[in-house]
Amino acid sequence: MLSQRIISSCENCPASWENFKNLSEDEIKLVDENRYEATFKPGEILIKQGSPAASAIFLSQGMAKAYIEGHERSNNIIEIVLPSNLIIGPGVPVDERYAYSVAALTTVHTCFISFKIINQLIRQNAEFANGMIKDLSAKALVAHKKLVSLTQKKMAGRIAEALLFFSDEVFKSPVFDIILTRQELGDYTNMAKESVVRILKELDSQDIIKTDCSKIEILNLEKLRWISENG
Amino acid sequence: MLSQRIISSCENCPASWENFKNLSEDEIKLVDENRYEATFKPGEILIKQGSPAASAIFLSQGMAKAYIEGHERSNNIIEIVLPSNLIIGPGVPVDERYAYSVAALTTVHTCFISFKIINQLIRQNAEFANGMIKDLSAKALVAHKKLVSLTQKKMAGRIAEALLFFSDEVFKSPVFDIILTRQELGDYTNMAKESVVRILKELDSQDIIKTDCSKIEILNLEKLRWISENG
DNA sequence: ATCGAATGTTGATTAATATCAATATTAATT
DNA sequence: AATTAATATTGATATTAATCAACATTCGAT
Repeated sequence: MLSQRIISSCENCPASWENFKNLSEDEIKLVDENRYEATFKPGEILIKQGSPAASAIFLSQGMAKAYIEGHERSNNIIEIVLPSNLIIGPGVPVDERYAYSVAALTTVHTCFISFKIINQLIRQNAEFANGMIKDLSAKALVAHKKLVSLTQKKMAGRIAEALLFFSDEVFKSPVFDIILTRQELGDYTNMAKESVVRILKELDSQDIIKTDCSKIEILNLEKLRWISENG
Repeated sequence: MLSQRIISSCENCPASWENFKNLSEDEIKLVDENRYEATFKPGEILIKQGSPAASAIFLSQGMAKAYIEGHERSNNIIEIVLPSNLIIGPGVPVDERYAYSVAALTTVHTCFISFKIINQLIRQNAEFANGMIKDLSAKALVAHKKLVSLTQKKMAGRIAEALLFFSDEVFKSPVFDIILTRQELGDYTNMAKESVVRILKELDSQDIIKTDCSKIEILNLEKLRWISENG
């Protein structure tokens, strides 16, 4: 973990959290003076499940995975974390502990801002508090959809959904280099890595996608969407 | 659905939402003047998935189930709703639609309070907004634990967890009348009703619980907890 | 009291998915 | 470049849980 200043200020930050727009000049200055930058290499851990939650973390660059550490190696990736997003585990404002771990997938630049500051801003700025409510609600909706997906879709549907997520939300392209290993893709869709391989192969043989190691190309978007919805 | 006033005022309400304690006298009066009571019979629907979310709902008496309506009859109960709790679907503050349905399990008395009022209070009272943040976070934590349970536990573990929830949180007794049908218990633990029957029978034959239709008695709490944790 | 619908139960069968084992491939490190 | 370690792939097998079918029971509504 390195600590060097890359972002000159919150105002100029290209990956600033949307909710910071609700802050006054003084308030944004407060944030700016109390933030700490850190850089993580792939695989390094930003947040450890169970540890006390002292700071809100934002990615300014890179990608990370939020995952639940289960018994032995049954890790379960619950979210891919992208820039401009507040990283705040479920329940943090209640019990001030992290319910999941977060690890860097790529090289990641981060800003740490103490929850003391965040809490102070919530109490003194209702519009900021409202923005926090919206953010938490959006996160709840994502978690809810994840739950629906896991309980109602079979393996092919979950893989299709994951591929569409990367294509639509992350890389915004039908061709992309999925950063996750097959094991991680399994952790993300809650299945064994062998099953991931088999289903990708199946989708490939049906000309719905083309796979070449980590490179994935979506050939038949319609069909993939259908599988995601109905699989 | 009946509409008669049972609760004289929010101040006297025995099932008032904790966060209302953060309101001033004027503010609580505003809530009180803008609330509508309604009574639902078992099976009646309080909230329909997909409908616009106009009001926050609180139970003053009774129990309800929040569930996702899937394809055909694959309903998935995501939460048992108890008094004193704000019913606000995940994502409501964002897209103002309900992501789940809520139906009464018993006769249920409710208060409806328009989100216009709630939103106004969030904007003018930072402490109330903070309470809302805590509430949403607590809900997120519950959803998170549900996800962990579904992804990491096998059927016996999930049933054990559900029984402990009813014993510990709802009825606060080792003997209770589980209000859910076997089908609903399956919807709650994400398994077929036949599997529910089989696992309850198995637990019964091992003298861990005693089942007599809807009546359930926990005989060996230690073992049940072990199954819930490690199953 | 009677009928029909929902609920509960049981066993047999099938489908979905994980696990195991073996091997190939790629990446990382000396 | 050689050696290890991680990752990917494939087939065979085992496990888990759903589905199907048959029937018993309970519950509501005539």
